[in-house]
Amino acid sequence: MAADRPAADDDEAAFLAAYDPGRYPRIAVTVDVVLLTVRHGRLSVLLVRRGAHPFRGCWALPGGFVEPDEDLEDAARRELAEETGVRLASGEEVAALGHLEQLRTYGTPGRDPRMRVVSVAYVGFTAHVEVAAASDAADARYWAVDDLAIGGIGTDDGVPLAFDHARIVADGVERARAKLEYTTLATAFCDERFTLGDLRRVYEAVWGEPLHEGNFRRKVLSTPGFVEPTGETAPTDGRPAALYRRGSATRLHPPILRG
Amino acid sequence: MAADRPAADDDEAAFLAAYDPGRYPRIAVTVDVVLLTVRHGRLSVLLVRRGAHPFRGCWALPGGFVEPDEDLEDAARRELAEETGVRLASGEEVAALGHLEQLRTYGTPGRDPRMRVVSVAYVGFTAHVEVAAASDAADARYWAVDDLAIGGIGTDDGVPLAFDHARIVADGVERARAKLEYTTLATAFCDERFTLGDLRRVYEAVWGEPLHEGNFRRKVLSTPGFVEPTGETAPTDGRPAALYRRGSATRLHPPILRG
DNA sequence: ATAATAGTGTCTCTCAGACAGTATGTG
DNA sequence: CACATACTGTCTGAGAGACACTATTAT
Repeated sequence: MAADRPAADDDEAAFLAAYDPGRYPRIAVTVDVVLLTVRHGRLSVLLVRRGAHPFRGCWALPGGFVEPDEDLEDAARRELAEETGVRLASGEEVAALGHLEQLRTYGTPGRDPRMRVVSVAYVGFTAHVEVAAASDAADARYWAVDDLAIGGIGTDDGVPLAFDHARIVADGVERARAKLEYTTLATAFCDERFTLGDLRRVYEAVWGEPLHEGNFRRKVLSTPGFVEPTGETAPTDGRPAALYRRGSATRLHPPILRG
Repeated sequence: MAADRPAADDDEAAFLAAYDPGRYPRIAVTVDVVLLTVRHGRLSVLLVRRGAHPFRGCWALPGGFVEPDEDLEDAARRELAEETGVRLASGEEVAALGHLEQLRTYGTPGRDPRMRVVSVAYVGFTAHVEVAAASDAADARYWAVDDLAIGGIGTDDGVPLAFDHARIVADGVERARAKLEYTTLATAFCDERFTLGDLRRVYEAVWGEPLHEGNFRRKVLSTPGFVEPTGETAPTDGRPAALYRRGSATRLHPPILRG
């Protein structure tokens, strides 16, 4: 990208050889992961219980320090796997199973009582993946987001989170709500094959409001590439439903708007 | 928010007193600012010419190291002012003059040849503000984004940028394009008082496509709180136009969609 | 007068919301 | 059978795109 820049001369090579990376402010860089899924019809987030100070015993987002030669998203995947046993597939597709994307960076002084920490948060969307009973993941579980003490989402008497993680979860939830409108992200919450009822319940769980079944069906099926029929059916509590898989589309034109 | 957490006991206080922030990976944290404006009908970004290695002589985004006790957005404002003389008003309003918001964080190893640098990028939207002839800002100027070598936006034979700043500018431009659809952000590019023609030319400059004048007017005026009439008029090349100011709305329901 | 831009009115087509009705499974 | 969910069809109103027309300035 900046390959043929003008000033890449011997002068610059000499400068770099002599460069001393010694003095710059000491700020730690971490990653945190907001892994969202829909369980039992409720939007839920994967949390770990802190075993060490500070906030010992509190629930927190999985996350940790970035390694010196590790890309940020790789660090997010690694910390998620280490602390919860959940491994997300790589890849850039929004609608792929286990999509992970950068959410926001939180760096207000004092957000970690130990030291100055800048945390790059990622948000992931996935079908329900069971938490592995890994040694390191003894205390990892999903929480329905409206059982948490998150301003504007959960009740104020819900479970409190460590650090500023309530704010981060709230931002992740808001990202999910917004992206359902104009992307095919909802399919990332579904298994590989799903019914239109499954897909609609994702929207209802994330938005927290019921959708009209008939109109939802018309909208989804009229958007090319949103879903593809498989020809199979799955039993339900009523008439069996056709099974679909994710289509190739990424964005919804026009969007599905909330009330 | 996490005020009444359970485990805030003497035990934790002792832990914090004894905590040694010594060992964690050495990663530098910087901020970069993509300040966008519309000049002469073209979407433009404020760049500074690098006087030091690496990339000496190249154009780059204003930015620099975050101070130990400085919030990230404050650092972005400070670096912008120091390097270009441009001072943005604070405040959270999307439509306020000089809106600044976090864009994305760039931390791929090797993006800075000197050392591992994680940069939190901010994107700002403002009416055209003249670059101060500050001592530190000798080489700061606006560049039309499609005169830059940015994949998908400018031509490949445009001006190359330092580091991965071409990517960052591209992401900032994409943010602007997207937010014009569903927010009142376009008014942030206008002076305090503006005509509907001014506002339409913002859309046209950012999206790079002409908009239908009559339909645009109908859409803007039918969205409550987008703009407010002032009763004044301003001369144009034709019939004088009514002047408006920003309304109180932040989001557009329904959005203005691109083709 | 012409050119240029501001501003208004109207037709049409698409599409979302609402709702009625049919189909196909289970207990 | 009732019940639940899947699926189809239709009416209607809001709104975007297209376009024609009028209004007000400068030259």
